[in-house]
Amino acid sequence: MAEYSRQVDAKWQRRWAETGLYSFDPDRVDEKLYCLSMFSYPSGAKLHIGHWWNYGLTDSWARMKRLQGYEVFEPMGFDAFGLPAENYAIDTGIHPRESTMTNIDTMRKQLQAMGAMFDWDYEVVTCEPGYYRWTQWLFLQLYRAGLAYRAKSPVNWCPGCNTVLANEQVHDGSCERCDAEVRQKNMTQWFFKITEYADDLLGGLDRLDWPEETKRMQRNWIGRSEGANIRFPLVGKQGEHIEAFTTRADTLFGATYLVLAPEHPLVDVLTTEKQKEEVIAYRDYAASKSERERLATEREKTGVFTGGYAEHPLTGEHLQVWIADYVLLSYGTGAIMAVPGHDERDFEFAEKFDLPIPRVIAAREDDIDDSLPYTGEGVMQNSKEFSGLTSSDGRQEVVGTLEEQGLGEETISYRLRDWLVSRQRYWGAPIPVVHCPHCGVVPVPEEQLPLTLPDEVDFTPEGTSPLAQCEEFMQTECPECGHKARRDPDTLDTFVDSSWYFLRYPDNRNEEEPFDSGWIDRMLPVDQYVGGAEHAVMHLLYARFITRVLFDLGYVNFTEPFEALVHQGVILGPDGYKMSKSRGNIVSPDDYVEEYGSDVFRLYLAFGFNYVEGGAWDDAGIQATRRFLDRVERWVNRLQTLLSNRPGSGSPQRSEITEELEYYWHNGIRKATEDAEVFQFNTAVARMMELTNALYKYDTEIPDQEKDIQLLENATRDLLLLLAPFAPHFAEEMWEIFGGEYSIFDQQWPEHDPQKLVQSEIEIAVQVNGRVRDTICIPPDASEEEIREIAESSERVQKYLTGEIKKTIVVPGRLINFVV
RNA sequence: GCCGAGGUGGCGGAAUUGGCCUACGCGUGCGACUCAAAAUCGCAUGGGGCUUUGCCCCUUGUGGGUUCGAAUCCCACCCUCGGCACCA
Repeated sequence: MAEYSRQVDAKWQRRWAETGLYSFDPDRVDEKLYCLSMFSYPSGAKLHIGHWWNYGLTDSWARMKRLQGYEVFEPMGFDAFGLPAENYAIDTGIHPRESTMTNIDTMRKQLQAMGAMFDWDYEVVTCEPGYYRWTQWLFLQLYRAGLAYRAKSPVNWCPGCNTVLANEQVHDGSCERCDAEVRQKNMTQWFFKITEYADDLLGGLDRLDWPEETKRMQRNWIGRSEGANIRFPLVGKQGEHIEAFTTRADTLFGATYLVLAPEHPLVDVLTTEKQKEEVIAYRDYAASKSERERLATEREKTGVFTGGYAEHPLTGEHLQVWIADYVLLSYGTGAIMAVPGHDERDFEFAEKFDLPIPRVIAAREDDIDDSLPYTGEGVMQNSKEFSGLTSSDGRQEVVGTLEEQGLGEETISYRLRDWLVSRQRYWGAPIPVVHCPHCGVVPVPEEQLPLTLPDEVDFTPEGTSPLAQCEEFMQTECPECGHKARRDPDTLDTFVDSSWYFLRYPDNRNEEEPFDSGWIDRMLPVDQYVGGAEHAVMHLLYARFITRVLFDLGYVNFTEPFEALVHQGVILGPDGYKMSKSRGNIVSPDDYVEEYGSDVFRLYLAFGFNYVEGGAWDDAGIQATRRFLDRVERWVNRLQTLLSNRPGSGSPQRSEITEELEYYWHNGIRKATEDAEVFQFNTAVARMMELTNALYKYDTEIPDQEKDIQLLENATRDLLLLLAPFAPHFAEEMWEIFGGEYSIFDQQWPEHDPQKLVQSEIEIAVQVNGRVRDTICIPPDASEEEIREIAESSERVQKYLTGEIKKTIVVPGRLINFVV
């Protein structure tokens, strides 16, 4: 009986390794297909279901591509720097390098046991000097190109631990370790100028074969908006002005006050002696709020008057200048003109603080409710000579007038901010610059890379980046003037590591350069990228940005790194919630793999869920796939018996059952191929089950001497090929029993015969007023007239055909609908 | 709060994108095989009702709308999930 087991996995994994079956052949680069799963972060020691879900099924897709003739490049590696290893070290004293490397060893073994086609010769580990050397190189390229700069920026500061906190270490405004209230503190940080690429990144999206919702998220994240910067001269401060960005210059005459972000530099200039105390207190209050809190629109508005005034650029009116935390320094100019009549937040604010709320826009059509605040477009009023203009004309006219007077101009603003890449942490790639008292910031010469991360470092939080305490690391000489200088104590965001790893895979051993451009241009872009939707914006945007920079610098000849993208869903716990230790609903793959073998587990993941949506784990389902593989195995053995007892002279009889089998055979090939192509693995497997059922049915219903053994052999052969990507070890084993030549993965993917899908009769529904009343069988080529006749003659239909037929709708191959 | 996705039988999930709701599988029931059970093979199976060879009504989170026809499109609401720039 059932033979497939863990031992079969081991047998074929050994054979594959011995024969180098999955080694990428560079000579066939013209047929290459670069199939990439997002590499894994070695935080836990073991693979979880999510890994199997991502890697196992992407491997199935890649195996199909191999069978279709592609030279598949399927590498794997580890995103090995990052916060969890450092936190673990703080708690346990185990060095991040040690814990990370141990985890990687375990995970690599487990990934091998999965039986995927990963070619480990191309492995990449981001925390190894051989890799981060080139991450540092990348930093230097951006620096030279003027795309890396230093600026002050607020960070989460825990006064208790004396350290910078990640957002996830802040709970309800307090530090997760010591409970102290977290403050926003300005620190000098390195940035990459991703905003310079905002329009390119936006434009590049259109062409990509990515999920529309992901593109939409990226577009929203970039948040391009066209508008104007308008200058409001400060009253009594000659030459100084507030610059405010607005998309609604047509509402300028409705601006009754201005609001600055509390951190805005002009606040000090504007604040009067009388208001000083209040302003300082409010700034302090704002520093305790996170950005997300500040942006919550439902929160009650807060703010204080600075005591200062600015002039309206067109009326000369004096406008109060306030500060409020709903205005962010990081967006636009950090200042807004408040138009309470036509903006929800300004309206709320003005009501609360009793500021005037004039109307300057009226709806154009009467039936629209334009009670204030009216945020729609319309016709300008109470706007001097601009009154009567439409919003869109008005915007142009107003900005034009301002421009003539030097008080404003058209501007495009982005929600996207520059990428903050420095981290005050140990476990990352050191930033390769030197701070020299004479020369300032000096890049480390490329030939001195890698700038190695020292091992002997005390990484418990001490108020600075851990590396700052390591004199051995910090002390250096200026590469330019040779005087004593200090190194930069910060490390790079791990997103920098992962924003170019796909470029390193194909040339991972290169010690001269990050990659050979000529080679990489042939290997990339990635043909299919698969990874979680949680990376829809940040990782995927950063990787696109870096690729474009390298394109502009002449290192690669493509602008987009990932041609096609699929997000796998999430497998939830049996209770329908996300698996987590705290919920205690974690399902570990190990026990299942041990009991059933890798293929049963992989096949269940393929069959039991929608790949893009994921779903709750269900124990019962895995039995079903076990049973299915057993059923296939019994059939393969049964076929061997039939073959050895092949009746000498008996000639095969054609029948309905034969036609049915042929239909399921070829329909199975067609649909399984189409569905697997677009990652619809569950329906692909369903078609294989149907083919298996049809083989059983044929076997039970047709007497042995009348069986078409050739037909059975061909259909079975194709079934095994279809199944191979999803149950690779099992399929090799069956292929061997079947008498096929090693390896099944060197065979050709089957093709369907359209002839076999033509049916002599098709069934369509007959509706009356849109309700199904009967079904009829018609020849596939029947004319509308014929269909109508057959349908009308049905007794069941006639019952409902009372009165005159007003209309008849025929959907070919589907239904006919009478409207009475 | 903002951006994005989702909600279909007892269960996992299908549905050619506006055209027979529930493919395939699980579970359940019945039958065959068996001394018996398991395994296996086959058949049936959305819910309710009736005058039960058959017929009628209802059904895709909730409520409304558009249409000959809606799981699919529109409006409002409820719930779940992903992201929100220092988790990766």
